[in-house]
Amino acid sequence: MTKLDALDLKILDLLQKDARLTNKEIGLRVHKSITAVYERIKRMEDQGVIKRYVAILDPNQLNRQLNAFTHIQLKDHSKQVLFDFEKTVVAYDEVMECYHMSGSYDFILKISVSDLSAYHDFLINKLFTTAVIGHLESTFVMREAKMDTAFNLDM
Amino acid sequence: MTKLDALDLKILDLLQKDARLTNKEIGLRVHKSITAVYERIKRMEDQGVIKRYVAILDPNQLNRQLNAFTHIQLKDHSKQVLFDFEKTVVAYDEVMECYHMSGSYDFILKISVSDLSAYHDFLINKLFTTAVIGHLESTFVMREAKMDTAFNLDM
DNA sequence: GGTGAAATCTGCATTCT
DNA sequence: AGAATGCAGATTTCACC
Repeated sequence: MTKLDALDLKILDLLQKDARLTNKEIGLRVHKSITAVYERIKRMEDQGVIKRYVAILDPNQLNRQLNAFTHIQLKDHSKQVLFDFEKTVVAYDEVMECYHMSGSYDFILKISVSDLSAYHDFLINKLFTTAVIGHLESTFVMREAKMDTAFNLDM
Repeated sequence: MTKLDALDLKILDLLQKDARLTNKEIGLRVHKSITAVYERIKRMEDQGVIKRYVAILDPNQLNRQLNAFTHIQLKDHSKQVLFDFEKTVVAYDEVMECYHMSGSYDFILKISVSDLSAYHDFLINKLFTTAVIGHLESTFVMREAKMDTAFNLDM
């Protein structure tokens, strides 16, 4: 695993903002040849620094305009219960993110659905059927002020 | 704004999992010509259904291995205070996501830093300088069980 | 809305430095 | 390690169904 230099970081910075940039275009911006850019990107893909390339879609045009954060405390914390709960919830389409947390609740889920009624259905038909939930608190996103996948790669 | 049909959804589904698929490859999978695929993607980019293409990087190789969710209650809720707070925090590099919430706290921030010491610095030097914070609670991600940007486009 | 072919541009392997 | 070359293959436009 080679260390990343300033040029690598600059290339990553461009790609995490726009994955459709061609090597030629990147080369122009970092003042390197196409080949140099190509080889560095290839190396970083192989290293796993670049995990994948994805298209970001507009939730509003795909009927996913309601986002909720669901905070969950389990009834008990045996390894098996934690494992099973995690395995079950990550399989649900509505669950975009699932984190096992330190602190006063065990899990934070980010849920993406069409409306409150769909969220209700999700709770009743999916989450509550796991039966290991001790406490649950739902809060809803009124406004998404920032939602970024790109890190600042301070250069 | 044209409505999306089943073919559009299928193409979106492929692209939100792998933005590097060629039109040829997509065409093979949806049984359409390269041009048909090309035109539909172009239309959906213009419509804003496809917002952008990004590279997803590995936080662990970029010194962002600690994620926290910071729950914030403001001291007061005048329009100006809310607006200023939002404007300030979204500008911070450590803040990957910022949501204005309904319920018992006003904002949830997803913070991404290198370690606890960096999180401490972020609180002291950045968040607490806004001076409008009433209550703040930090919880830390111990395990990221799921982190997906792709919606299920049930077809 | 769809197709197929032509033109142009990129990706990627090879070779040279 | 990066630059130059060249071919294969991709994107994009266009004429037509």
